[in-house]
Amino acid sequence: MDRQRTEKNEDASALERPTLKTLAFMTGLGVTTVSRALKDAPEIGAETRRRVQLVAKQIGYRPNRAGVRLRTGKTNVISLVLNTEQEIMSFVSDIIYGVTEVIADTPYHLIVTPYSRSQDPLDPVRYLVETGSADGVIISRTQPNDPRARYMLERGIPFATHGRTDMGLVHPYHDFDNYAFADEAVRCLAGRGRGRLALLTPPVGLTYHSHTVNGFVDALADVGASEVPFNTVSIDQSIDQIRMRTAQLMRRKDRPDGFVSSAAAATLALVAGIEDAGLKLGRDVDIVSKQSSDLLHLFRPELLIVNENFRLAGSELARAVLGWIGGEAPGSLQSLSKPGQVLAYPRSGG
Amino acid sequence: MDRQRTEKNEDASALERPTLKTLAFMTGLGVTTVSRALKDAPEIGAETRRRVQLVAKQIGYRPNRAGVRLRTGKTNVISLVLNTEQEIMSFVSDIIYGVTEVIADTPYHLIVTPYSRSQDPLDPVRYLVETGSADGVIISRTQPNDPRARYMLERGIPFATHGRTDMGLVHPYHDFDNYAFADEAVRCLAGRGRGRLALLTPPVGLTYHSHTVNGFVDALADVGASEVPFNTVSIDQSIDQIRMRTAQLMRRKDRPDGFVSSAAAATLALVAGIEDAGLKLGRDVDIVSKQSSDLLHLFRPELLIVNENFRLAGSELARAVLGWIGGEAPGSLQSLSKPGQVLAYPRSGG
DNA sequence: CCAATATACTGAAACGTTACAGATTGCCAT
DNA sequence: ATGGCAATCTGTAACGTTTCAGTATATTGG
Repeated sequence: MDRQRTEKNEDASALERPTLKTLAFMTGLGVTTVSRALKDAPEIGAETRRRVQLVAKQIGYRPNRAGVRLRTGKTNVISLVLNTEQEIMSFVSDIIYGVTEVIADTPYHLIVTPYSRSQDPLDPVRYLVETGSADGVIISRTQPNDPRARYMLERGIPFATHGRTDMGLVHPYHDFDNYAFADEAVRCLAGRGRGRLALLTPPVGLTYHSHTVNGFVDALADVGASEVPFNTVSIDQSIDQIRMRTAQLMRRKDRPDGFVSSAAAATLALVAGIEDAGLKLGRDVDIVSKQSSDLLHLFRPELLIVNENFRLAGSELARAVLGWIGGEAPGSLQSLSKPGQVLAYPRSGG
Repeated sequence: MDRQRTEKNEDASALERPTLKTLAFMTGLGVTTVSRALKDAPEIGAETRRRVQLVAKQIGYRPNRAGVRLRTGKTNVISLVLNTEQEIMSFVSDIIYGVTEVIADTPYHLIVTPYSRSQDPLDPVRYLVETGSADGVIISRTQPNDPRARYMLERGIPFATHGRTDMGLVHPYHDFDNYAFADEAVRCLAGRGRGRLALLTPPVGLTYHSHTVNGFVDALADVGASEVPFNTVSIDQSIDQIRMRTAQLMRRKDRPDGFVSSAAAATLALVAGIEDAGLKLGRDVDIVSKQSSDLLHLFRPELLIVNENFRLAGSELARAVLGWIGGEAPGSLQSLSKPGQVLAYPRSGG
């Protein structure tokens, strides 16, 4: 009588997307009860709960994300923040797949938030936090003193970094052990009689730059090899830059007889530069290179290879962020991935 | 008196995120007026409009996405649907960057919706449409008769396909002219005296498979070259598969003296297989390969290369989807990217 | 001076959800 | 019978936005 009984769900129930109201009408319960029944609240009778959940499944009820988000502030979104110019190619696809693998059977969506070289890396993070666009954030290109990590810690938004920081602050991360990588690489080269080694470093300023450099120089000292400085380039440079600098270096008589390279694409340039100088890989010089996709051995079988799994990184980072959101201690959500053995392909004697 | 005057925005205005209510309080106007002033509605006085917009900018007002989405149904989300196993690596990163480039100064966010080999490709699309999770969708791995395109057309949700369909239905797409690519490739090989050609095809079933094959066979007929069947593999196969099959093929005496390859990674395998068989690139056989990242010439300078720009594809697809959302005619949002010239690196005489 | 009309603004309702503060029922101890 | 209490359910309000149906004020025409 008092309430007008043309409530839209009575007739069009099959056409419109079902809401809690639809379920309430169908079960004869109140909207509140339905809501609580669906999330297994304790004060709902066991049979009612089962009944509601059955009907919900039958008609394919899916909570409206906007409704939940507006009411609770929970976005059910994880954001992956990427540099659109300097990120390694395979890194992007693999890490995305790693992340999606983990969030696949959760209500989470993955959004990609880009920033360009010219921008302050803090910009996208600030945007995400200020607009409340994500429940958790994943960042890469982590620096020892990382303003983004500091900012998010201050604001209390869960995040995980690809690479560690060094600020005395605790937060989730996943990292590849680049110290161990460089160490192993040097020992491998030394084992092949190489004694004058150069390092093609990660981008200066990122944490894993110093990890790699430290592993390199420590191992050099330990095996009694010497370093040939190669500081004018890093894997962030263009292929042409690296190639040119390498060729320059290799034409000097104090040239290295071994390289450690931190990225596959840079290794292509390295090899090109070496060959530009008329030298031959495997004879005049050996290279140990990291790679993330399994293609480098096709390029030159003489290359010595260590694999870094970015898909795993993506999964670990996603797990870490979800863990933090779920209330786990940030300190318990840190993982370090150890490099495997250096792989030599034809196993030909040096 | 009647209304309790502790409205939260009066005191904490600087702390909480500003809403229309905050703006209304600050300007002394009603919420409705503020809302309309911000979107340049005609019935708002010019001065009021300016005043509201000024205050909004000053305090950094950003509309609450959940509020808008709940009220209007507009998500301001574009979804990129990707196969997590078969997508080309550089495709993923480049297309994402292309998309983000276009949506950067719009309110749109990009979400990545994955599906795996085992899943029906329609699943993720159905999910997006049923849950209303995106205003527009971008799909790849397009088929001549594509159920996803058909489904989205039925449901009236804007989308764009990477690659064309062939269903007599009109929708936005971006495609690379693979017919022209194969045609050019064949002519280039013929120009180098190669007369027995094999094609490493795109995945069977995708539209660009037949485009490529057609371009290939038409050009073969035209230049009077013959085809060496190589149907047991496609670029979707594993590197090892392709390498093995290629080696098998190249050990036969009716082996090809030229290849056209539809993807860079596959080309690496192709070359490896050729060399496994003891043959030499440039001498015994030439290869024209597509690539999307600029690295193939470092691999073997003898490779003949045609570039396909996935970043451009991403931008075009994003533009197309946004255009459709914005009311433009789907038929006007189709673009075809022509291959550039075949690039030969050292320009050494064959 | 009145009515009609244009201009500039406003409150209430609704989108779908959850939290809060009840309301109803049955049961038990007193 | 009565009060107390647990178990189970419910209505209302609120999140921030836009739309609808107005209201107030000034302006115009007669």
